[in-house]
Amino acid sequence: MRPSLVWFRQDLRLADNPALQAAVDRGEPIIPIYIWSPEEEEGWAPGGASQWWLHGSLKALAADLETLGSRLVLRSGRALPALQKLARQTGAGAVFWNRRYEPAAVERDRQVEQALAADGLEAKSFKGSVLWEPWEIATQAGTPYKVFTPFYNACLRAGLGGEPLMRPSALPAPESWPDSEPLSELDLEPQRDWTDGIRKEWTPGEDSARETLRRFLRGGLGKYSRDRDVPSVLGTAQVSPHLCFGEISPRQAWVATGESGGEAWKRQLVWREFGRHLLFHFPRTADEPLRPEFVRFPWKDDPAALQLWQKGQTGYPIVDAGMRQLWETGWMHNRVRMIVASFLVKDLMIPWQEGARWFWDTLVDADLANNTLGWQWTAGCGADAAPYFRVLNPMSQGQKFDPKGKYVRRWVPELESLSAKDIHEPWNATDAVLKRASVELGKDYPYPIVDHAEARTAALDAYGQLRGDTRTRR
DNA sequence: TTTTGAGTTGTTCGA
DNA sequence: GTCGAACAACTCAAA
Repeated sequence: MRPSLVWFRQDLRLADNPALQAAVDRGEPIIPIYIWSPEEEEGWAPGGASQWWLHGSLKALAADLETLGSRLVLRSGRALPALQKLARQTGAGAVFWNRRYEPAAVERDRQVEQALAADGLEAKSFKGSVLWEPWEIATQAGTPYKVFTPFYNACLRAGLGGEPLMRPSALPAPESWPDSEPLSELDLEPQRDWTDGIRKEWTPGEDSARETLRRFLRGGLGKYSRDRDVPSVLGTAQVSPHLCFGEISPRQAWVATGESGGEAWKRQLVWREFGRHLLFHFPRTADEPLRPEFVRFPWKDDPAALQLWQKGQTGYPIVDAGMRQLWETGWMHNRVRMIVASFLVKDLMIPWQEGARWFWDTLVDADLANNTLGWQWTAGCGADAAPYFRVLNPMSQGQKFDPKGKYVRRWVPELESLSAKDIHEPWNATDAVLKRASVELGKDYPYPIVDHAEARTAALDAYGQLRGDTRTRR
């Protein structure tokens, strides 16, 4: 008997898992493995919130495997030596995994595949984390897409390759199990426990993922295109962290909405695909702007302002509400992500990379491809970038998407007693109103750290300058 | 090769 | 208060 190793990574589920299915089909005993290798992520090792989620997700996966008479074997360190050691220890004949598309993972996986094959193992990877591999979608010229809508259309034309796979009903166990490191020794849980707010909000694991998706489809899908822009309503699926860790597959998410309908939802799923497409074909963009002229953009180095943004103390209520929701729950509503990102990049002119780093460390759904696409889009330096003159106004965005101030009240409780009219711009409220609401600006809640109108003009100047430079250079 | 139509998510200004 | 235009070309993708 030569067991199959199934190497779990960002596919922490049993249903619709092609690598696992291949092992089942091979008919030999199966040894599920997870290897914690943060040192192989080239500066993008999972952040604190992601690690917390990973801990819970691994625990859930291990428990789930046990119900099938199997186990999850944990190891840490570099993946290749860990896999080689496991292969020797178990006499394995095959190693299967589902592909990842981040540049560091692509390169590492290539080396792993070669080395394992050279060792005489059957080393195979599968499409399990995307609907379309980055190289499956191309323009007629054979180049990668850089604009969303034609990419989306090309995806629809390509169609889905088949239905989701069933969850295996049993996994044959090996005669003896290799050692596993205890989960606690991976040190994924923080030393000082700050996870109270996150724990209240989220339950990692495949069961929870399925339940979240089911609840959303039952209640939300019909209203999705309307409610997804209202931060105080749970109009979004909140399925992103589950998708991020592969507790459900994009194919399951896609198929669940049925043949027709759910267009807005499917578009969002294709955005996720577009992010992978771009990061795969432009592998440096996690750290560098896709449009090279942006290297010369006059970004500001302002650690004090950055910190106020991070802590939700900018004096702009909708921005602060979002940043506090992020800090407390590891998540932020998508509309608010755009608002806080625009504020950091355009009002404060702080590099988008700083925002991307903060999101990376604090989001439970931190995903390198999505994060990169979103931040470069906001900054105007990426694919399909927002026009440079599109500077989100935190007051009007607040009025428009949180008209009653419900969202702000939830996350910025010191402004609780202000009316819907004043809550998005407390500095314009009269002294009497502020007094009645027990708000003393500068003490209970900060004055705005920049004047939006001035900041907007300055940002437009800087972007205009860049454009001028580009023109003269040509 | 050249041409053509189009491009996630806005804001401000002035009539 | 409401509405349309301006904002700025540029690049992409397909015909």
